[in-house]
Amino acid sequence: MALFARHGYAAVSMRQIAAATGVQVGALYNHTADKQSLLFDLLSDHMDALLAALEAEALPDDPLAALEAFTRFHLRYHAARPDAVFIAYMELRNLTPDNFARVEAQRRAYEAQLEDILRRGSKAEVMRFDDAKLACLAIIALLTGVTTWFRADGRLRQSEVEDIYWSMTRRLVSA
Amino acid sequence: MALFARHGYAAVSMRQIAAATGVQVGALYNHTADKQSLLFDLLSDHMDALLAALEAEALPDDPLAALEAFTRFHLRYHAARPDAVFIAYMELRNLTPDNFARVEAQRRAYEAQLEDILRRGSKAEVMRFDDAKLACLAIIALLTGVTTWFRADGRLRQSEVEDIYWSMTRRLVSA
DNA sequence: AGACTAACTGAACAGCCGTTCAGAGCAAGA
DNA sequence: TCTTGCTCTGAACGGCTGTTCAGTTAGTCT
Repeated sequence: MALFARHGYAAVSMRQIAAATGVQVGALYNHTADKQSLLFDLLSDHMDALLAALEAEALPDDPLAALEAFTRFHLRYHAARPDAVFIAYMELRNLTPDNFARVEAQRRAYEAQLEDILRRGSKAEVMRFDDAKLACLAIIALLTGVTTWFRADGRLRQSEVEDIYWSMTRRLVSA
Repeated sequence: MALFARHGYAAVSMRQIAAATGVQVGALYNHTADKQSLLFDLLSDHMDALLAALEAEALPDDPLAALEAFTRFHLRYHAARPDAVFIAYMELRNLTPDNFARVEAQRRAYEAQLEDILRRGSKAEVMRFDDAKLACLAIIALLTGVTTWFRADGRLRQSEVEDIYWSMTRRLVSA
């Protein structure tokens, strides 16, 4: 995962992976069918874990409270897994069409949860936006962008970043 | 550019590029020093053109009007060049450290223009946010995310997307 | 007409690619 | 103690990699 995140799937050889794990290249094939499966398993497992973690979060019924919980969860979960997130967004095109479709479906399932919150918030008139789908994509892009610059030892602590981004997200859809 | 955008820098061979341009592989080296220069020139030229186009835009003095102009410019410019944008965001890690630093500097120069608008808006009290730098990065992430899904023949026309995203951007920093 | 320049071809270079496989080592179960 | 089942090594496979270069072609200037 670290190698794929750092250099990209196509630029990393099975021999590099073997060296990083301390075995010879042939031994890798006792654990994976091929290089493509390695990438797919990485992405698919990441999305499974993300969805499971969101389920475990038990979002509140109140739409605004749910949006805050989702926002903070997303930031926290993604900040803790920069490599996995990076791969999940960068290496989709290196999946075979079949594998891409499966990971894409997982990603849509995650986004659907946010869109549902937004639609409920709009219905309850505690949120306002022109287009629920675009607001959903905008928020995801906004929040995920954090992973490109956030460093645990940077200017801002994790909790400060969470607060600031929740503040921006709230305004983005404020009624 | 199309090949790099579709398959990624590392996954495209000089022979593929040669075939796509209708020459033999050796002929490419009359036009580029090596494969790395090909990528760097693509990214650097893109950033140059982006900065030049923004200069030509002549943003208004009024901060809010400038933010709207910037927002619409960014969306319009990026929507028209999906391949170049995709490469500019995905292939940075495939640049040598020297080349990366140069492209990164160009990117920062672009972002600095947005940050300046935000700071002026905050000073004039027509905008509000917790952190200018983060608001800047958030808006860039928000707007650039459009390129991942926008299609000219999709549900929404370009002008509709512009309006909706300007509406969201305005709210994001509303006083 | 002849010289010069630029672009192209086709072949070659050394080296790396993903993957396979025979054989070795070793721990667990009969 | 013997066998079974993993996991490993080390070498090999055909094929592709970026890059170079001698030789050909074609257009431009004197």
